[in-house]
Amino acid sequence: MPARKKKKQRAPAYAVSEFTPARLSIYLRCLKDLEKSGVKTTSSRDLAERYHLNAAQIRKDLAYFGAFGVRGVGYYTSDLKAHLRGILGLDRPLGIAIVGAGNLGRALADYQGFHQAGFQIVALFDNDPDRVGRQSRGGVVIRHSDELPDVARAGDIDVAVIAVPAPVAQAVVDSIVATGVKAILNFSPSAIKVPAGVKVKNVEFTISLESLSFFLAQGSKANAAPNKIL
Amino acid sequence: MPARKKKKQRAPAYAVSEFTPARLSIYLRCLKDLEKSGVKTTSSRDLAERYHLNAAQIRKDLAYFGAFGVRGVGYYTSDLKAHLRGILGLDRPLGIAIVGAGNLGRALADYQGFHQAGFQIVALFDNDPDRVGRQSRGGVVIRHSDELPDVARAGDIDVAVIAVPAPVAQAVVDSIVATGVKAILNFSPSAIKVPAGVKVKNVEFTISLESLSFFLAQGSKANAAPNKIL
DNA sequence: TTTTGTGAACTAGTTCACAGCT
DNA sequence: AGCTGTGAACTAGTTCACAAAA
Repeated sequence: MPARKKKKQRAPAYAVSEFTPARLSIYLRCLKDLEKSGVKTTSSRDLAERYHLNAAQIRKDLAYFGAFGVRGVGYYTSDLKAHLRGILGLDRPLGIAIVGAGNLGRALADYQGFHQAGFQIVALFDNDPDRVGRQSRGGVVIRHSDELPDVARAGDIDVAVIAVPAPVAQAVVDSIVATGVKAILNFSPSAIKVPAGVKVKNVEFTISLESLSFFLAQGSKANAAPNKIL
Repeated sequence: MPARKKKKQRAPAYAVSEFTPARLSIYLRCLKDLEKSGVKTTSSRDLAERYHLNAAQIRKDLAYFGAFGVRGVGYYTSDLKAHLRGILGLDRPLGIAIVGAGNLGRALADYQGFHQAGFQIVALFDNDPDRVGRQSRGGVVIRHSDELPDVARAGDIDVAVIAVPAPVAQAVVDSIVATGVKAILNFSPSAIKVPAGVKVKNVEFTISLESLSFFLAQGSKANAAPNKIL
């Protein structure tokens, strides 16, 4: 056997780009907008021009999941929208639990954007006895964190939102993962670890702000780069 | 002149990756943590192991801004931290104005993470007369949006945070950009447009949630991909 | 003719691996 | 010996450009 020198045998790879799901979400938002405006038919070019996207990328992103267009015509707005909802798993109710009922947690519980996008706030948890039993401005009752496993095991929690202080975030995440929750939206400024099979999305205000500060500080030096949507 | 067929003459390009500023922010967070633990010296390998980063990437990211290490030794914690603060422009006070005093805007005004990271909330604006004059839970007074230009022109606003409903976001952004603000943190679910030279970072809860939903829906099919920090 | 869907070409970003310094 | 800083190799992601379909 000829010893090939560290030739790398590759796994099949993920094919779909890390950013594709986020872009699909944007496309869906665009289609909702078009539908509201009464536009029955669109095309990758039309979408690209209206919303400052790239036509080829739209087609590539969609191509991974199927062929939803009609050559020479484009896409039927409501048809493509339905496909995207399916791909994104939004064609069924999604339950969200928020852990941490501080300012941020309560604001998130009342945030209308979640409801508008079809997500349901299932519960708001905190371990501070002074908070338990009270409710958010919008009327979401704060329950004790001890109840989380019961709610989770009832299968009502699809996504757990972490809105606790950074020092306790990892412990909270560990207990949530133990109940079988597979998706976490983390608002705490800490790099949490989860086992394979659990997906985490970090929403990092501080990092975003510091990146902006960087661009202010560096000025035109490092950055004539265009703003990206993501 | 030999007609070269669409040979592309390239601009110098941006050299530093789009994600580098965000990673620098993470490195800074790590260094703060190390300093608090009394660790005087570290290395790219040490940082990578402790915080699950990539040693080569840390060195590459830093290399763009200078040579801050000592060969054979590594980096002096407080020294590298100071350099990063300088690169990120955090060695001076940064003023933040929040526009939109709904649940989210008020929660952001009270969010301790901003203060901890050295940002100063300069003002909280809203155009609803019922809100103007009242204050957030944490005591930040809500001022009328009409006052924004005065505050901005006084030079107190480095970053404007957009926490208004999507339909009015673009109009609000336009007026802010007109006052000379160069950095915007956008929490509204809308693709806002700004002129070149203005930097926007979008914080999209809905997109993050829908991406999580995607991974739940697709299951192991499309995604054995590891969780990224960013 | 128009616009999709897609291989091929290209660009950006990451990781390797090692020369060079301490 | 150990670790940085960096060109080179590699991988991922984007855009081009065109054959195929309606």
